[in-house]
Amino acid sequence: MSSSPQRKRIRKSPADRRAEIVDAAAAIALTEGLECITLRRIGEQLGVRPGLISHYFPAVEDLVAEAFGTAAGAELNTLLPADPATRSPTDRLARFFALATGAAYDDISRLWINARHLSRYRPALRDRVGHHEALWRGRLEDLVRDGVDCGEFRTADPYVTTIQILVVIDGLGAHANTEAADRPEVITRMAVSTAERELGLESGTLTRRSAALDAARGDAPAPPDPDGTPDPAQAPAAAHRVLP
Amino acid sequence: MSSSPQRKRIRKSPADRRAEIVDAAAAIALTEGLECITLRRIGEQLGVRPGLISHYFPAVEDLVAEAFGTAAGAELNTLLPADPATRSPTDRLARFFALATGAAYDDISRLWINARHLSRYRPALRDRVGHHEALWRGRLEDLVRDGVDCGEFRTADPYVTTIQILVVIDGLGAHANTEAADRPEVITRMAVSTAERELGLESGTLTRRSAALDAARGDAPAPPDPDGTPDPAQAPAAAHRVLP
DNA sequence: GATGCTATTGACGGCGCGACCAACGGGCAA
DNA sequence: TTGCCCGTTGGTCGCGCCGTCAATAGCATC
Repeated sequence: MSSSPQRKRIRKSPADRRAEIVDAAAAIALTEGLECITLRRIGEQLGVRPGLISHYFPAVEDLVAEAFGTAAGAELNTLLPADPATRSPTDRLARFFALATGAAYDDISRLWINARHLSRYRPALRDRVGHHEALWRGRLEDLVRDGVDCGEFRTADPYVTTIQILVVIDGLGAHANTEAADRPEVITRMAVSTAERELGLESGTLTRRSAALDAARGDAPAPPDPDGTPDPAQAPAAAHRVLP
Repeated sequence: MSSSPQRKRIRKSPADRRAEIVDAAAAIALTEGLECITLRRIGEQLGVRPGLISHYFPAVEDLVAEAFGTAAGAELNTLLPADPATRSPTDRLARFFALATGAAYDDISRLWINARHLSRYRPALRDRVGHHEALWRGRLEDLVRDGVDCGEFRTADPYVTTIQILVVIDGLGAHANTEAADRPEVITRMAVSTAERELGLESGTLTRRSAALDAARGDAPAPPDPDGTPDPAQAPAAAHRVLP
């Protein structure tokens, strides 16, 4: 019902259209993978001819990078809002782990794996990935420093601790495409445990806090609901070029 | 000098030819990526027509899976020889970390990222990746158990400890395509530190042991020297299809 | 040296992709 | 209402890929 085969052409402002394109691409990146960001695929999604996408992004690679940035940025803002709100660092960190652990985070893990691999062949994407790695690191490090400043956390080197946490998260996410679950609880909790250990928190602090937050939740900025595109179809169509 | 434009065709036994194809594919997987395993690319490498590759592997995906398996298997045998030889578990583990850390291991990290991502679209590869994850896990777990049995290591749950180590290694390797180095020493050592902590070893044990082994080295099964293909060219040619 | 099996060739069809461009026609400004 | 700018179309290249198949020619065997 969304689009009749022959729709009257709709003219939008460049800014709107561009945003629409990037959003659609980000949604596809998240659900189907960065390789599926294709002139034809995005055009179909928006009920628009492929050439139009080409018009806004003369080089598809730039759209891919942009889409990754949008998706990763949105997730980061969900997990670690730049605006600290009125919560304690411990609460914020607990919330972070609650959201960054479990199957709900799998799409994001997949996206990161996807992007880190594709970076091998796409310089523009590689830059964007590097940029967002720095963003995530910075945001988490700020949180750690806040916690240290107000006495909730204890660590000699917030920077190192931050990276340690991120390394474990990356390591846990590496299998998002291969092993679904069936991992011991201890492993699933590994990121939290690392944080608690390195921040001088009593074991269980972050998890208990997280459970409490779960109960009280409802004010969260909204979980993962990027855009339309309801179709998490797993088997797309065709090609993956190494160089465009 | 390797192949004149019009070579006399050479007829080999199916077994030999097949092995040759898989080896070439494995080498390309390691240096250029699994997406570069292409009928044409492999054929060119071997001075043979693409159709021949197709003859031995009617579905390219199977060759890709096979190539990954060969490369990953060879590396595993280098890092954790199935034949325990005459070394103590501590020595073997130290050697493992010495080889699995640093830039020399980057190609392998890249391969794993590559495979884990591509698994999303290629069932045959996904199976193979799962299989090799189990292999690596099993091999390392055996080593841990050996160490526990002979009193060198202490851990309540060898299985969990094994996975913890592997998670950290995966997390460290995740950036092989994006950030070259410039990581604090503490981070680079994170896998070793995790092992030492979880195995009840004094900090520095594995590194010192590794340095000693470095000095005495020369009998090692050979570092990373998989096959011919000397060309680590970074910018291949063209496409990557999602589904073949 | 002749014969036959089969490893190997060469050529083709079909696909999806990105890039390009001249022509069209919405919808805002005059 | 009219005119015109520019967002949008539709079609067309050329590319690299896989999969298929009859024809060719090594080479072992007799």
